Amino acid sequence: MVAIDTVSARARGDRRNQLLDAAARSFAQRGYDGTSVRAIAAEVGVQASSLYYFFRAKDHLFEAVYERGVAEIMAAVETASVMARTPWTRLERAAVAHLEALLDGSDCCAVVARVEPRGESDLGKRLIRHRREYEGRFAAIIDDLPLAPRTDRRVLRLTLLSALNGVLNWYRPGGDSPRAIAVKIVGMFRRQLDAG
Amino acid sequence: MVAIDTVSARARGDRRNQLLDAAARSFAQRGYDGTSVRAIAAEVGVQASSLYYFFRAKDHLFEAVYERGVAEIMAAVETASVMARTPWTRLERAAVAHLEALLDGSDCCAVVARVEPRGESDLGKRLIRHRREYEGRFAAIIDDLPLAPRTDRRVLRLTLLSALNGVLNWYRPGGDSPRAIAVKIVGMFRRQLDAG
DNA sequence: TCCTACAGCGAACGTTCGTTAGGTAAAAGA
DNA sequence: TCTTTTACCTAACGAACGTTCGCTGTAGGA
Repeated sequence: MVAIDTVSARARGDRRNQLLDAAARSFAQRGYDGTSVRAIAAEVGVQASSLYYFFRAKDHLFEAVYERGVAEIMAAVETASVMARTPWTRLERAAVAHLEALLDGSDCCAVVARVEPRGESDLGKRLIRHRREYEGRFAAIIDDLPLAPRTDRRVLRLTLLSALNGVLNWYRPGGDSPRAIAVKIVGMFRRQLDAG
Repeated sequence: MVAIDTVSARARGDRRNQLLDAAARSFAQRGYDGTSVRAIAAEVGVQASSLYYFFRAKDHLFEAVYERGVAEIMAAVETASVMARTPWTRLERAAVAHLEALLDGSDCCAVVARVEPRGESDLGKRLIRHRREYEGRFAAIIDDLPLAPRTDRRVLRLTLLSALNGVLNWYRPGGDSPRAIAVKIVGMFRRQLDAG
């Protein structure tokens, strides 16, 4: 195994990631029910049954996509916001990173923003747990904000996240950049609520 | 026909509305692809084939639901906002009416907020036309707002609508009323952007 | 009384769905 | 060299999908 092993080594875990990416793209565009395992497999160039070699079931595949999406958004937001000097610039950087992840990042991130999990099934409950993980991080940033008294921080957090996620529905390349949009959105809350 | 004709007359167009309501409920909860015509029909107590007596196809039924939803939201917003004295109170009343329609109104309204149409199919294009009809009305209200210069009114409109529609994903009865939430959300933009 | 329109019914159409079973060529390990 | 594991394949399963078909009872109009 000291040899070149170009194909074999590079292909290790490659199909799995290809399937994950193809699934993310389709889930982001057509939703969970609008996506068939056959379509995912076909995009990669394998049979639908081969998908079950890597994933136990369709919903496990979806969960893997969702989990990766949450992880990628969290990482992006974390590295972008950790070095901010003031709470408001931290929020702004977090918002920019969040939006850039949705629009320029992998399709896994778009899935997280587009498909909101319903807590009825077992899968739904697990997805909600993943998502809460991230929202908790966002909530911490908002808790640090110096806000006018009697501001409902929970509503602020949910409003801001909805607004950012909603950009996915109307963003078109060529206009404002994701960064510019995020700055505008945060700016709409900023001066009004700032008490510092 | 002067007689009581209780069943017959009350039932005229009744099945159709029952199907419309059942469809709206399912579309709002499970989305378009997650809803089967058999499930809709079963909830009303008829066969799936009977549904095709009233609607040409599943997507026509969906469009009927969507169209009714847009109409109901527009009507609610219109009557709520028309008598407002100032632009900001007009926006606040519009937001309250919008949110109350989504949360307390018919399920058709929830469908409009929950399912964002994709413009690829013929159906999708028609749905987008329906939605634009309403968003135009909302844009007019925002255009009347005295805002700080260089405020992007388009982003404001899309942000506000995303925030309001997003409430559907986290609202639980028992906490703030829809009205209170809408007032809070509008209040977050109000003082900051107000230039009047 | 006959006729037509209405409001459905039950059965079936062909397709697609998620999933499983069993097999196979190639590579890796012993 | 033999064996096991990896990474797929083909074929098929039963169920569910949207939709169409022909039929039927019933009510109102002529």
